[in-house]
Amino acid sequence: MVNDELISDEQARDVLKRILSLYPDAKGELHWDTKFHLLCAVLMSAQTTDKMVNSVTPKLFADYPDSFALAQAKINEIEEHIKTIGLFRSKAKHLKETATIISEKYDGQIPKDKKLLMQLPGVGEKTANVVLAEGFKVPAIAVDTHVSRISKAFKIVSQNAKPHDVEVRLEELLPKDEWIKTHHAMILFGRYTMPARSKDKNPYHFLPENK
DNA sequence: ATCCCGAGGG
DNA sequence: CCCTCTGGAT
Repeated sequence: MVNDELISDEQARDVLKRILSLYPDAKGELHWDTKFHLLCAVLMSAQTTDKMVNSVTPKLFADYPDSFALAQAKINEIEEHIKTIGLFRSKAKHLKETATIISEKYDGQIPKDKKLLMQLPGVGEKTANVVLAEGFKVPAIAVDTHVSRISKAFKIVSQNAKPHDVEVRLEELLPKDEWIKTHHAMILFGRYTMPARSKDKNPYHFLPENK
């Protein structure tokens, strides 16, 4: 595309380093205890704030402690638990179907494998990467609306880059041991410092000085 | 490309 | 009112 010049690798790494310097200890904000509940929480977080997910999970997880219990639940009961969050009908369906597969095929254990995770209903690349990173400490960069928006605003990737393109680009720019923490920092930078509604369109105005 | 989809903020 | 929220399936 014309008029879509990307910044250099060196400039991109500098931008990412400065974002990380703002949120050096950033962590995920979803509430969960077991890996199964992590998977459920991340699945429910699509197009919905963490805060809203956290408002429904305590009762949901108390009533359905594991995949075997959730697999037995009725769809309308799950919907009733989560109806205050967006996309609740499809999420309720996906939760039950995923719980059924986890309980029957994996004996209640969450597979530590991206391709297997992505075969679960309602689980795509972003959700799989969050489960791997948060649950298993496996280096991964989950690309969501914030990571995409910020990567495009700084022209680290082209404006028409798909989420997978963004993931590949960021992973080639950063050493593996910085993938997870940079991902977290980008989420918080996008949520609190440079939200989508920002009026200032120069993204560098949101960055701290590079010390 | 379109649909899903309530809550919160501006 | 409009836009956005850690997307995924069809």
